[in-house]
Amino acid sequence: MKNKRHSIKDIAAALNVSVTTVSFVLNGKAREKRISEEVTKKVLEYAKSINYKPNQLAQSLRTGRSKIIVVMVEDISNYFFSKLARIIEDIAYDKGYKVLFCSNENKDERSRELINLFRERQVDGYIIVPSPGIQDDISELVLDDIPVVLFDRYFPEIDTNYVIIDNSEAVHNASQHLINNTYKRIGFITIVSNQTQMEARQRGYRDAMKENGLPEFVLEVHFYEKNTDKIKEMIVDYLSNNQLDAIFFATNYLTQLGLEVIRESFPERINELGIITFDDNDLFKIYFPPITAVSQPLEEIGKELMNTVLKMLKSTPEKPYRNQKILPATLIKRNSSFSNKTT
Amino acid sequence: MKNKRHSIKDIAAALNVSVTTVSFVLNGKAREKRISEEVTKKVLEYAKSINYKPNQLAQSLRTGRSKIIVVMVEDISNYFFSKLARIIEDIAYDKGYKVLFCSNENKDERSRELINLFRERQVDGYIIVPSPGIQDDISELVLDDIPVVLFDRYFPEIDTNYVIIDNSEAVHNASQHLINNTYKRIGFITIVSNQTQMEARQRGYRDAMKENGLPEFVLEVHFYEKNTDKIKEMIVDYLSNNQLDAIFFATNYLTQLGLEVIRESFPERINELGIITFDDNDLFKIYFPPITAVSQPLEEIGKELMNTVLKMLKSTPEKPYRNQKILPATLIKRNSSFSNKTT
DNA sequence: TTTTTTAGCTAAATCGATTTATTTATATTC
DNA sequence: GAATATAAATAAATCGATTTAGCTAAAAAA
Repeated sequence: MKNKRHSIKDIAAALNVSVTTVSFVLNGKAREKRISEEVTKKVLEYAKSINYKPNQLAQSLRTGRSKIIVVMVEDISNYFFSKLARIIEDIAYDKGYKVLFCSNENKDERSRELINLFRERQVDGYIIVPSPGIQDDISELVLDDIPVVLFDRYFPEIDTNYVIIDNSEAVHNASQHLINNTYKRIGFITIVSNQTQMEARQRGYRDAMKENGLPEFVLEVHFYEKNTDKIKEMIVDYLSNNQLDAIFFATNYLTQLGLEVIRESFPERINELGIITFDDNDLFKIYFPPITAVSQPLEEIGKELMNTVLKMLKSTPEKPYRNQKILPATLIKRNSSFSNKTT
Repeated sequence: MKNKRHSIKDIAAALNVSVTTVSFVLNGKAREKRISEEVTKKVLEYAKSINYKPNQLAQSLRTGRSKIIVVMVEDISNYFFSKLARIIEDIAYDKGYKVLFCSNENKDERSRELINLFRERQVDGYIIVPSPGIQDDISELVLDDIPVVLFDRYFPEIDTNYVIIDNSEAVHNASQHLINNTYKRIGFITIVSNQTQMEARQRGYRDAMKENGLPEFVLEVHFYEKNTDKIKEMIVDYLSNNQLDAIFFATNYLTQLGLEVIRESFPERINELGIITFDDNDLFKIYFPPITAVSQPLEEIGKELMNTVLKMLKSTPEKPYRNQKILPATLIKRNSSFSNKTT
């Protein structure tokens, strides 16, 4: 029962009309192009009966539109990104778009390769978590009137659309929460980075400490890909040398490593330490002690991103759609059942 | 600096040769098609100088090959699938293929929509975690000589390639591990399902109990999408009514719910209970108490899947490539620092 | 010298759509 | 009855590649 694919030509041949007529009818232009009711009906019925589906490649080649949107994140296996991917995927399919996900590993080379790859496929729009050095590539897309929305971080120097959260505000609030709960020696573990989101988070922490006259303890680690041992060592040293009563992890993979370190080297401190992590994870709510987390509004971010891309697709170069959105994050407070304090 | 895209025609015009010649040269057929060294060099150099990239749509339309492989999983935001996605993505890009990820939510309707969608785009191959009722759709792909590899589960009734793990063996071993550690009343929480992988897991558990003359306590819950509260209630009842000293979770989202339940309703039992989960998660190793997990060999599965698809792509309908691989899972034993027993 | 080979290149068909420009027949207006 | 308008449909160009079949001129074989 090998049902080979039907083309518009097959329909035309079967009904003894021209491909032009078939195309007009199938694109809902029958009226406009004055195709008779009779022929219109005939074509529609026949197309339906053989379950005709247009070849999207041919269609895209001709129209220049592919109905595909690329979502390029740092790492699709990261909780934050994969959850968001699902949300974006759902919205996109609803609107008749398909989504291509890919990971750039925060490397410029990879980002560029991917962007080129997709340009060759005439992808309609891009949702990108940019690696540090691809400003020019992003600029180029913008210049070529290809819809791009950045998220998680952005380039202040170039005028692009983006959807981010108020990182410094979020960390500031969360730090204040720790302070309100009588923690006094609060550490901040982050990665070496000059990307907007990481700088903002650190700023939020430092400001909160200054305002409350508390000492600042910042540990900046290089994020050595696979070499997590090196990072763990640094965290061990850091925890040994400072008498911290609370720790703020600036990003979720650091939280993971940090918790591993605490578990392996300082199990006795786990219940005293106040811990806050940036980015929530379903498992944090079942962790002992539960981890308070700065949670990004995934649904909202996803909606805002898709909305922006779709509106950009509809806009013209003359009156481009502009949207630079900063969303608030929320602090999910979880109480430890062991500790007498609240994180 | 709007650099419009160059076509093969542009090259031909600029160098005063035919598009045919250009195409031959760019496809490395210069020698075979007896294009002179001189012309070959001229074309290659010019193509490079204008940074020519072929339009993949046109290419695919003509050749029928898209260099795209679809990976359809149940939920891309699930730890197991997203980790695997990354591995597959890396291998694919290495081999010059791109990967499209999508989630079918284990729903047949969605699976079908997605498969159709991709067939219209002439995708080269499919790696699929099939929802329960899409046997016929899979059969159709196979009949049409389109490479498909199933994984995680498969349809015993139809002859397809697949890569799975030995679920019953894995659960059997893990159960025996609990038994060896003197647990006697071991519960098994799973979902109502007649899919191969879930049946195999339950079989592994039941066999182990029988062999050791231990009682069986199986809880089968319906996986009501969003309504996790209902499942949690069932788990609460189950834990209240049976004097269990250990629990085996058959799948990782149940583990998550189960741990939530224990944390909320039976916090005092967390350290006595032996807990094993199917599917590991980075966070389980930092959980208190640490959770022993049946871990699927992600790297191997990913490699095997890609290998199979690639070999199928190279094979002909006359001598098709067959591969039905069953890989072993490993038990990652983690000791609790609280409990005197070992999970 | 004539015929056959071979080297080097290209015209044109093709993939499956969309879209512009044109044709043909009929109906309407002057 | 001739000129014009309209309805209904279509031929052909196009998107950007690949590929088959064929052409031309020079070299080799007869």
